[in-house]
Amino acid sequence: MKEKKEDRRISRTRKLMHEALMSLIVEKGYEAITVQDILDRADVGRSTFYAHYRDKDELLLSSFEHLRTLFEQQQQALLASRLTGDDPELNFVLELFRLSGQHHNLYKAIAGRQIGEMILKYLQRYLYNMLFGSYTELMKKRKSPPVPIEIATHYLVNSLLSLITWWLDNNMPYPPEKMDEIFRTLTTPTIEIAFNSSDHHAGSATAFYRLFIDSDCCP
Amino acid sequence: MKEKKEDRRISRTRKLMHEALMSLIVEKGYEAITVQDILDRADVGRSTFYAHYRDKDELLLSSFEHLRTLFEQQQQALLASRLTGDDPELNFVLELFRLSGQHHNLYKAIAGRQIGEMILKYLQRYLYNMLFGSYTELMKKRKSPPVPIEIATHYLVNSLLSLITWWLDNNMPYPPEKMDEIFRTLTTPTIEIAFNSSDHHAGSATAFYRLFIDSDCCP
DNA sequence: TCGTTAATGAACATTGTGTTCAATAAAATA
DNA sequence: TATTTTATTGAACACAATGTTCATTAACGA
Repeated sequence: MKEKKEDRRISRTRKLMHEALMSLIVEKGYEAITVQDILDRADVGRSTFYAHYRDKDELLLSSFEHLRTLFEQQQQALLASRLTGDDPELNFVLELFRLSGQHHNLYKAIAGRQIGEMILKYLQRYLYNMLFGSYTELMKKRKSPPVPIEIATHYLVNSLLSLITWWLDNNMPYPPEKMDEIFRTLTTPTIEIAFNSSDHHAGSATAFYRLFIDSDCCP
Repeated sequence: MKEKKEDRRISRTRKLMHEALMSLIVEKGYEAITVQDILDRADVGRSTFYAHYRDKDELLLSSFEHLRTLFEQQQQALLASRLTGDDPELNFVLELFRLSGQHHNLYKAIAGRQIGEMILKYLQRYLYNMLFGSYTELMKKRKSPPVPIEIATHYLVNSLLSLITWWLDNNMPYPPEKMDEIFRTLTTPTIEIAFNSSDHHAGSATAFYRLFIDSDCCP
């Protein structure tokens, strides 16, 4: 299964640098970290660093790619367990709140900074493609929507992200379940209106939320 | 009216530096600008710069404060003209779209960068206080809301800002009037639900939007 | 006019970046 | 195991930008 063509020294060095970066981020925030800091912490030579990554940002992005892979694997596992009937329902939004809450120290370290925004943009694109790709066909049956689909999608993704960041910025004053409920309360009427054109099918929001779950699209 | 206690040299120097910064921002983007660039463009000595501002960021924030003052004065003027009956209605949201569109080159230069986020946060706080301060009393008459007020406020401010940034990022594919309409379409049902607790007064959204207009609160 | 205050600019210390290269160590491969 | 290949090392280097200092000069306000 595993494609093991990589020199063990490479994996080792990279792992060291990633770990160093992550622990430093939590300690002093991303922007304050110098390459030298990473070198000292990882106990790696200067030229070694530049042999692997062009700069600090590239290292971080690489770390982030890794995190995304982990998340996707977890989602796949959850989806699988749902199919076997162990889980009554997989709630993607709820899972996202839970995951964010677990990594809130990492979030605090990058929030408001250049790199935090990069990552947020990344996530945004990710969710956007996830939704947009899925329900354009769902929309084909409907008449012309009152709001352009790109905008409505962008709007919803942003709603979710803004709730998550608010929640993290304010040290998670409610449990994830409550936030999930709030998200639905706030977005359900909008979804009903924005995606249902003139004919008012009850429960179109439910169908919509399911897209968060069943989507296997990869951006 | 004017408190003119300031040395003319100071005003002159500051004006030169602000102008230099702004033109440089449009040319190459904020982050790429060095202090030396500003010095050259403004034709000002190095030590002079540091006598006025601690660093580049402080200069930009000072410029931004100035912009905010201008905007507030414009709003006041519009509000005044409305009272005299010249204007049928003042639409704050629409005005915001128009203003953003006018300065979209400035936006492009700061979008996605550290400083752009600072400014967006600033704007967010500004709008948040504007709304929150105003309608907490409007809410006192209502029963307990289905969604905490802070969250709903945050949500709506973010909705507006996300639509504006989407619009600017995509080179303004629709006129401001259309965007204003879209904003209302997307948010009206949410406002009705989130701010109206159990009793369903029709038109509570209208009352809400009016807050954008009549508010004279200053954060 | 005169005392006060701002602007000047060159010099300087400092910090961080990214590159180079020959020597060394540790893998992969046969 | 022996051999080849490849990664790591670290010191030295050039460079770019920051922020400070200070004696001199110029402009201001009263």
